Amino acid sequence: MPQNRRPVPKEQKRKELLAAAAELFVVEGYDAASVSRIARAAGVTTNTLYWYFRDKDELLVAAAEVFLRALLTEHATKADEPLAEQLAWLVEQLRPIRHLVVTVHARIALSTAIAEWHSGFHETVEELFERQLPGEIPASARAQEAAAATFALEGAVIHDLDPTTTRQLCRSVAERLQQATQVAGRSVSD
Amino acid sequence: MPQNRRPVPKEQKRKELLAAAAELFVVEGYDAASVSRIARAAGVTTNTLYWYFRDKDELLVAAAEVFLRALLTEHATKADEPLAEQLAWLVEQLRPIRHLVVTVHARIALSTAIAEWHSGFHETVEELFERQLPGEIPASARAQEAAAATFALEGAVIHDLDPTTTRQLCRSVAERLQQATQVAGRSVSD
DNA sequence: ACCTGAACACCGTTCAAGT
DNA sequence: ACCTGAACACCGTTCAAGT
Repeated sequence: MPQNRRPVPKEQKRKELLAAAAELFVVEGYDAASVSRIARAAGVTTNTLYWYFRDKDELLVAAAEVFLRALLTEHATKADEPLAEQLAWLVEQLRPIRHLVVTVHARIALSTAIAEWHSGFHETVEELFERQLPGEIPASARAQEAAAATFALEGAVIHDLDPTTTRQLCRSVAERLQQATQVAGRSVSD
Repeated sequence: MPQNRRPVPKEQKRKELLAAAAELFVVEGYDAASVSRIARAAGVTTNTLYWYFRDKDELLVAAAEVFLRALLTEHATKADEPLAEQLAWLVEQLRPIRHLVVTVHARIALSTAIAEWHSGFHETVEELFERQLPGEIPASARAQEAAAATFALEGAVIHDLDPTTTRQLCRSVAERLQQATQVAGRSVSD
């Protein structure tokens, strides 16, 4: 129905299309949410989407970015809670979009846009974890500790672990991050 | 060229088709390896594949199973090496088929065959890890330790971590598994 | 600048027909 | 029992044409 005269400014319309895509990506998954379905949900023709987005992967990147920004913003308000609680909260937030998490990994090889966003994502998250580490740890061990924590959480999200095991996992990841000094030192020196 | 008379017994032909599929899955990835390409590579028509396999996902499951069996068999010969070495070896073996690992996760929601194989896979792997744990650990903590180890390795495979970080990660996972008693006890009791 | 209808080359899967 | 040619309903993407 929205003819040509663009009753709506460009950026806002882009956001509307993106919202429709994000919604469908989450509830149906990337593959099932075809471009034509997304377009229909947004009230436009299929190829209109290609005016606002280069391809379907750019739509996925944009959706992932929106979720990530929202997550980080809300997480900032919880910075003074115990680390284990923060982690459990993160897992809980990511669980409903595990479809997206897993699809991003699957498409790294197929789309450079996805690949780039994904490495940016890991930089962000690991930096966040490294901030929790005590100061005097060698750089390589820091990277390993942050990676291990990230993988543990990603695993908990992807495999949807039951709640009690998730809590235990988060507690032990948190403990590990905050006490990494001795263990890391031991691992490196022997 | 292989007409009708079936010069080849059923099970063997199935294996040949599977081999062609597995090869293409690994080198091109699941999506890029279309059913028609697989068929051509195996020297048959597209729909012949559907005589031997229910659908493309069953092909993926069969390929994954072949890789897993081979991996476990070869791993059995390394049972007396240090655990950290075993883990690093596992990661190294899985790295070339990370495409498959990630695709299996992505397709859990789309195929019950994949979903079932995947949970069997985790049972196998986690059982393998639980055997490394000292005896007197509560069941729930055992599950969490095994899951954490699995996720760490899966993460290392999927994100292809650089070799030195991988080694460090494997060492600390191994250490963690073998010393889990105190930590698990502490995590549970506080 | 924005949007469309129609087409393109593919995809996984099925079916009726052959031997 | 095994295999095929031809079709089906889709897919993501593009393009010439409209305003």
